Amino acid sequence: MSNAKALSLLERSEAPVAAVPCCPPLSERPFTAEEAERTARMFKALGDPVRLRLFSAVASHQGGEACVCDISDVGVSQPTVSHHLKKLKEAGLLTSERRGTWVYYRVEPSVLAAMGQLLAVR
Amino acid sequence: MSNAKALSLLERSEAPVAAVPCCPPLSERPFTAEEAERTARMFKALGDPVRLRLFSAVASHQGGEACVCDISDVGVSQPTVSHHLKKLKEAGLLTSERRGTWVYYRVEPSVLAAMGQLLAVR
DNA sequence: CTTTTGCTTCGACATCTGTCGATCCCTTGC
DNA sequence: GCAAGGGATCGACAGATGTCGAAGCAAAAG
Repeated sequence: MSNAKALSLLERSEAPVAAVPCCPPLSERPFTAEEAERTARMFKALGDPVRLRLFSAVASHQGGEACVCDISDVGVSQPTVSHHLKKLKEAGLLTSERRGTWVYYRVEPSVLAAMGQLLAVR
Repeated sequence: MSNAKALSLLERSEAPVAAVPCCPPLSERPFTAEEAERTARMFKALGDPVRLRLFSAVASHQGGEACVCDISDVGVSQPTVSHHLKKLKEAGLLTSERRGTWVYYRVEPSVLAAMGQLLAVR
């Protein structure tokens, strides 16, 4: 099998996607209750304006990661920022790592791809 | 200007997207408050398991549309189904039309495409 | 060791949200 | 006109969610 063929299979989810055990495109067939439960968690995490701004700030930050102090300017208190970042982590959209004084958040790329797949046209 | 160049411009949202006045990819630059407000509404609509099942049922139904009676089997009462379909309509994800006794819902295709754009990789 | 700084956790609270039964509206069939 | 059935709306309510200030914790700086 050529590399191109293998890649194609992966992109079409005809082979299991390793890191993200999720779901077929929304328009392929009706979701089961379990699929909906898992998938809704991710959409829900992005369903808040503040979280969306935080996520976008991390995703667009140079190097693909951002310190909390770099993205805290979203109009809510610092505890609230921390609360939302935690929610994004729990949803599997972000990961965090402490380096010295600062905590850095970065986007989980495979999850972003999986969500894109969900919205793919039939 | 070549067609390819024109298409490229459109895809990058350097020209206004006609039907869906939304936002650049999440990872292009930090969202403004207004962009986040608008976009979060759509994600929020898909952030509930029941709504996700209803949306998936409509999206995957043959002909691209479904009568309420076709998709009501999601484990909640009929008023609740109606409530969720209304939410999906308000978010711009579905449209509805009465034909005789039945009401048919269908997916707004341009919105689905717009959400896909949001999740596109940088 | 003490202070400072960046961030998380805790507790409280007002608001939003999902759910249901009851009721209402609209269309069709008699 | 009247009954029946699909679907929307209403009113109520428990539980989830977003927000804040206060307090806690960890790493660096003095």
